[in-house]
Amino acid sequence: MGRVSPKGAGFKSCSHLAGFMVAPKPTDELDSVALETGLLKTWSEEEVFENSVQNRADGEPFIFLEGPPTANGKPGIHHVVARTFKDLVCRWKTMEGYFVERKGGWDTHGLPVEIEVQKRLDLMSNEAIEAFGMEEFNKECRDSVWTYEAAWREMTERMAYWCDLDEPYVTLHDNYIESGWWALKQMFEKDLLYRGYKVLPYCPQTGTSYSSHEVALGYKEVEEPSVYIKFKLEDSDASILAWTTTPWTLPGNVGLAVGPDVEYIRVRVTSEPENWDGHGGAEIGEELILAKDLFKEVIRHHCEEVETLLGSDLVGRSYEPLFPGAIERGDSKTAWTVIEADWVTTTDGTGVVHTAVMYGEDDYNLGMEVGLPAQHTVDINGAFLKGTHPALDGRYVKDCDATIIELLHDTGLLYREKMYTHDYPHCWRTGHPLLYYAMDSWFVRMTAVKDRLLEFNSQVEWAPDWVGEGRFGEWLRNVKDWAISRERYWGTPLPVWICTKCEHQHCVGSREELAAMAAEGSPVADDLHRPFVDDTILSCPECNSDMKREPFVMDCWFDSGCASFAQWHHPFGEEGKFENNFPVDYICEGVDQTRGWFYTLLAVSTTVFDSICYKRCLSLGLILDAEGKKMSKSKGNIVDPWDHFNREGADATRWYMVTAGAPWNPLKFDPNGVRETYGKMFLTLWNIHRFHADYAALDGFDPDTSPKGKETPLDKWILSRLNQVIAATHAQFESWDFHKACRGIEDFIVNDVSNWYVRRSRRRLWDEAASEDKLSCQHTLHKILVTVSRLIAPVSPFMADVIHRNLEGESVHLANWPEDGTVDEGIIEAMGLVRELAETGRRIRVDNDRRQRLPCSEGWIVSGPDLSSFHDILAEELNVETISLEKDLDRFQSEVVHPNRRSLGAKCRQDLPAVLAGIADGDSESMLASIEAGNLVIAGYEITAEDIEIRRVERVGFAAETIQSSDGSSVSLVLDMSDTPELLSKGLARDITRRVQAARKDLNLAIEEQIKLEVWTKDAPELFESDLQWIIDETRASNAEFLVGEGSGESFEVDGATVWYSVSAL
RNA sequence: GCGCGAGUAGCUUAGUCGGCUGGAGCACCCGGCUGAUAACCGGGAGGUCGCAGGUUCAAGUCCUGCCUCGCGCACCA
Repeated sequence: MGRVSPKGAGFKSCSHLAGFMVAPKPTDELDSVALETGLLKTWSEEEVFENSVQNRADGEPFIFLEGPPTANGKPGIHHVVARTFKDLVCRWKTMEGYFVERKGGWDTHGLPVEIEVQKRLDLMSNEAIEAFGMEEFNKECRDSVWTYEAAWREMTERMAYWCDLDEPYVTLHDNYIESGWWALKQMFEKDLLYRGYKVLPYCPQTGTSYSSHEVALGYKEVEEPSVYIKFKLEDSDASILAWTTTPWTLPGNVGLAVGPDVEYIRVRVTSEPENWDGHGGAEIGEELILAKDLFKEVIRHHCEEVETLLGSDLVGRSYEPLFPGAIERGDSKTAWTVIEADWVTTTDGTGVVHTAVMYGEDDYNLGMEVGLPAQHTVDINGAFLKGTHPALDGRYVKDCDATIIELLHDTGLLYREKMYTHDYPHCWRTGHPLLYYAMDSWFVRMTAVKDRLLEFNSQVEWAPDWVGEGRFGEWLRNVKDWAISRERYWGTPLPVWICTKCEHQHCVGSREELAAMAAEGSPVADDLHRPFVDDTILSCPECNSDMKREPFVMDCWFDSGCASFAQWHHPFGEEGKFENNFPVDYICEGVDQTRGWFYTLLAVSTTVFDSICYKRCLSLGLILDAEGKKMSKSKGNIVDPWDHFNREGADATRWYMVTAGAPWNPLKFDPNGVRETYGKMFLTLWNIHRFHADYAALDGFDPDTSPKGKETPLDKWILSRLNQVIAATHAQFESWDFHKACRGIEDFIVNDVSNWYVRRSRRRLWDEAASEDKLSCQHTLHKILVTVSRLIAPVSPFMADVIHRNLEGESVHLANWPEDGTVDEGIIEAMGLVRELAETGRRIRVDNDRRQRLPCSEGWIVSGPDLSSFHDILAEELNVETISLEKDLDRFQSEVVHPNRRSLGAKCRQDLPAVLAGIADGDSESMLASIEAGNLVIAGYEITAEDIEIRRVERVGFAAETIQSSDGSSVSLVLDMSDTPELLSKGLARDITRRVQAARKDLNLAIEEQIKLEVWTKDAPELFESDLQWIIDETRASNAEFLVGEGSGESFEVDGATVWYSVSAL
């Protein structure tokens, strides 16, 4: 035999070949971490990222917009997932020839930053912050923002997320803020910005209102007094009963809401109750009104019904205020009357909702709608305002429950009190109950542009589409005005100034405008943050008086919503930059951004530019732990991406994330899955590469100059498969099915290339001479590896590049996306069949108790397509001496008629079972004859050739099996099970060789090393001379002895024979 | 309460227009192959396709209801 494998000393001696430009270099065992970190250095030295972008500067732009993360939190595995999907699309598009710039970004404002600083400096209230000093506080915030920047940069670089981190956009930069101001001014001038109230969960201790997210952190179950209050109607003796769990809101009561279609009942108390808990009560003869459904639950007295009435009958009736003087009527016509509201239900309470405008969202909206007075009875510190009631003024509202109950009891207005258990939001920092409290706020009138939002949304290509139509669409259809201001310190200041005299409002749209409008002697803010802007006094364009800034900062979502233009400092920055990059082609973030960034981008672009902002949006599913639980710090189930970067590497981590499921489905992140991906995909790919590179290096193979050789059917097959994979990958990338594309590639690499093509080609490369066959194999392997590395480069950029560089001499990231070529479907089908037959052969051997190494003299293929070009492969796989075609089917098989249910079902419908039974009972041979003659009728239906399939079933007693192919045809394999002395000898020789090779491996012998071999056989078949020589050649036994009789050393048994063998190095 | 999504072997999953014996991988057991491989091949065991109805000749697939999980929205007067 020829040369074996080029490992060990042999391959070192040829390292001089590495000098060839494109001749592949031999490779080592895979160390993915070293491979990746080493490559990172190369990339940075060669500026591969910059070059990959600039090389396509003439190409059509593909515009990507990076959603800015906050760097005051540690990056986690979910960030790696998002960045993988961002990166892979950008890399793929770049390879397709698009010009894909990627500017990084940082979100740097907002409450989370403030909270971090507050915690660290123990500044748990607004007073504390102001005592500490706003300027100093904001400086702390500004620094805190970058706490984890280094960690982010390391993660970003290590995972190979290519993105310009050196010139990112940063929301705290004055240029960015200025663009935001400009945008807000556009809204202001379109009359889309206004000032109003918003009811928010508010903590008077910290002086902070909370987002719903933070509220969710602090729900606690509490037991509190709830009260039923009698509201005395003015035009009758009756009272309406209303219920509340927040007695402190009662002084603010200005209305009672009823459901217009709800049935109410008016009852008269007829006698005292039998027992009574707590305060309250009613006189005999007193009349009460409440929902009919709740009457039994609420009323504790014996009563008689006076009348039944609908809510609409009550609407407009006036009642006496509980706390006269606490609220001024002003010009309200509806104050202290019954109002209708369709959201009123009879699930609890009395079916009448006590309405305090400033302390409930529904209350506030209703109050605005019908014109109730919007006045506070509680100050910003949570204490009752002066003038509410002498017993309450100045006291913290939550301490007043008992007092209020007593006051109402004393005036006879309390019907009942009842302890009530419910979940109520508490401040997650101080543990105090939150108050729903109407806060002064600025709004963007999103309701005015709802139709445009919906229209633009329909133009966005969403992946998956149901997020766009469903979740996001639903959000837009229910769009509310955007409360855009926050009573905070660290953020983009709201650029609205109000005249202290005439109340004229002015929105500043640039630094220049700020300077031009500054009042004489006023400082002009140099830094656009608080407190500096607060000090800038403008001169009122209407009356020349001083204007003061509204003391708010903006919702930090507004900042990131401006990213598409503020990143370019539009309209003050480089001309054309924005226009050429808007709207963007692609954004990608977690699905939690639906109401966040996905929304604010569209909200801003709609209100400012009357345009969509992004054309395609990939919404990623949540990342869960391996058990499907949400990852959270408290559960301790956070996965640190570095665990994997440092073990399996970033390639495997990224590939796992992409192939584990559809990007929009929740990803159960399983560390074992990464391990599996590494072992299966990357080790295999690496070893294919190693196999090729080692021989190519040894042979001085050069893809450009080495002769092409002669393609074998095996080569043709794998190249057809390759083209198939290229086409499928492309189509699936286009349709966002990255997971399917990558699973397809992985299957190709592992199954087709490694486990079949390379396995079947191994001996082709052992040929020392530059045979046609070897050359073709090398060109084919080269083509496969280069193409595959390009296909996987967007997802796993490291190994792809190492392979590509070794084979092509240049980075894969500068290469073009592969184009597919012709696919020979026939050869693919044929090879599929060959592989199936090889597996079938092994099954036959198991069934017939014949070991694989013992050859069979003959195998027959019965029917099926022409596989003659693969007969050599098949013979080797099956370990048979010859393969023949058998035409005489009847020798091994009989034909059996099988129903085609699809065809028969359409024809026979409900009679199908009868027909099926008829076919099952019938004699196949005669049925076939009848079909041929066109006269087979079963259960009244004529059965034609389309209605059946003919399956071949092997006759009893043959070592054979039949496989059905998808088109209904069948192929059978028959093996000759007879033994001859020649076959027994060959089989035994193979068994011995196998054992000796294992022993060689155990001894760690180099391939070319010779051995001394001794073999003893007992009760064994005779070993022929040719087989003895074969053993000697295969095992490189320059000194071999074969003896009959009992021996010593290692032994094994095979088919009743015992073999001893001894192997030693020479 | 409303909306969206999911539920297939111990785990991860494929399953197209309703049709033929519901496929893979991991892990387990038996056997085999193997000097690129941490792989591979054959066999075994493991499935009430969440539950219950319905449509149909035929349902993992379509319809209805319910259960569980996740996400979002609303509510918590």
